[in-house]
Parts: sequence; structure tokens; C-alpha cells
Amino acid sequence: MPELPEVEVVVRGLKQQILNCEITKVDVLSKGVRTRFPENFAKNLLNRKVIDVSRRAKYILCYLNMGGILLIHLGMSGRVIIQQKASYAFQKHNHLVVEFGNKVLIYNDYRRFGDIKVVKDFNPSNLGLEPLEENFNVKTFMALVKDKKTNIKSFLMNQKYVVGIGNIYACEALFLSKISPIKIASNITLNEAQVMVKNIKTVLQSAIGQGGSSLKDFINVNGESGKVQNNFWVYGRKGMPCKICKNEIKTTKQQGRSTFYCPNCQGF
DNA sequence: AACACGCCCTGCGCGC
DNA sequence: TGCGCGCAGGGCGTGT
Repeated sequence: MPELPEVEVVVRGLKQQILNCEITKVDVLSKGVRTRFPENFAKNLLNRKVIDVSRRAKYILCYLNMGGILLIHLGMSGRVIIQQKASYAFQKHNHLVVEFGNKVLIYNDYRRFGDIKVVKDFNPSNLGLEPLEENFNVKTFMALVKDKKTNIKSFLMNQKYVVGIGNIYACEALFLSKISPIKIASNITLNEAQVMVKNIKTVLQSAIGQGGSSLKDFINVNGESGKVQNNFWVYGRKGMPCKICKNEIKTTKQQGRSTFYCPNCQGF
């Protein structure tokens, strides 16, 4: 599911729902997701208060009092849902239930590509620029693409350069920028970089405003779907007419993932 | 070093 | 109706 906008939507929902709330009970319902829950996982969380919720890349960071961060990554199919405790009912693939008095936070993930753990701090050295921050700009973008022999789509999706962009928003940003997904990153011109930086910010920001993209899995903490999927330019539109030039949208594979593009608009 | 690929999982839609 | 196949938004480990 989740790229930057979807994770951001979840983070904002969590802020509204569990900020300053104390963890009153933790139910571990499975062995874990991508990695196993450690022995002391539940005990570590008990009686601690959520003092802030933020996002770094596609990670959700729930800061706890007395130090430490509950770190959640949604993988492909992870969902974080907040419900009234009274209306909670077990669903298949629920892995974790964290109670905050009369509210519960549920982590559900059928593919188990997500990750949940408590960490002391979170400053990974392998995460790149936040695309919505000011230091993601033409200058930093040009510095990054310099010498990169990989194609621009793979570059955009590589979290060590720019974070938060996955398959959907890479396709969408490249389409809006009229750039071929197979263009070699180092061949990006200054003019193209300007257009791309602007479009990446716009696409992500607009998706946040629309509550994210819900293909099949994504819902926010209140169980609601996003709306971006109704407005994709190219993603998922194979064989359909380009919304700009009416030519047929095509797909190709890059690094094992589907790329959607307009051959006419993007020159490929 | 930089890059490509396979794999971790479950579920769904499609063609036969 | 049922089965097998391919495919799905991420990220990591491994190989070249």
C-alpha cells in the first residue's frame, strides 16, 4: 500500500487519536510480521505515553515518554486502525492490539512485509532526502543524479537518494514531468530537474490532501479509503487513453516492478 | 561500489 | 466451479 502520502495520512490520524495517551494493555497476537516480536515487546510498551507521532521516509515514529520510539513500517499491506475498545473484534491477520484506555490501536497485515519494533532512536544513515522538505530542491537533486547510471524511475524509488516515493508516485511524477522512465538519471538536465522536483512535491502533497491512494489495502486510522486512485494519470491505466494526448498508456517492467507511462508524452 | 534480481507473504483476478 | 499462474503499493540480502 503505502508510500509517503499514505504513511503521512496515517501519522496525522494517529496524532489526532493517540497523542498524550497512555498504553494500558498490549496484546501480541502473532509471532511477528517481517521480524519476530521480541520477548519483552509488550512489557516495554506498557504504561508508556505517546508524546509525539511523526514520519521519516515510510516509517511511522511514535515517540514514548521515558525514551524510545515505537517504530512502524507498513510494508505492502500493513494497516493501523484506531477503534473504540468496546467495538473491537478480532480480524484475520491482526498481529498486535495496543490499548489506550477505551481506544485500541490495531496492526493488521496480511502479507507480513511490515515491521514493528521499539527502538532507542531512529537515525538510519541509508535514508535520503525528504521530498517535501526544502533541502529537496533542484540543486540537491542535480547533485544526486550526477554519476547515477541507473534509470530515473529506479533512482526515484531508491530510498537512499529520496525517500517516500514508491511505484505509484514515481510513475505519476515522471508522467507529469514528461520524462521517460528509462532515461539514465545522470542525463537529466537542469530544466528537467526543475520540473521533476516541482512535480514530485505536487504529486505527494496533493495525494496527502486526497487522503492517499487506496488500491485494495490502504485505509486510514479511521478505516476510510483515500481518493487518489480515482485520479491517477497513468498508474493502473494500461490500455486506457492518456488524459493529455489520448494515446494508449503502456507498461514495462523495471527492476521487477510495473511502470506505467504514456509513450507519446514521455517519449518512450 | 553500484546496480539488478530474487525473495519474504497472502489474496485476488484471470484464463483455461 | 475449480485450479494454477501472475501480479500487487516495500525493502533486504545476495550476486555480479
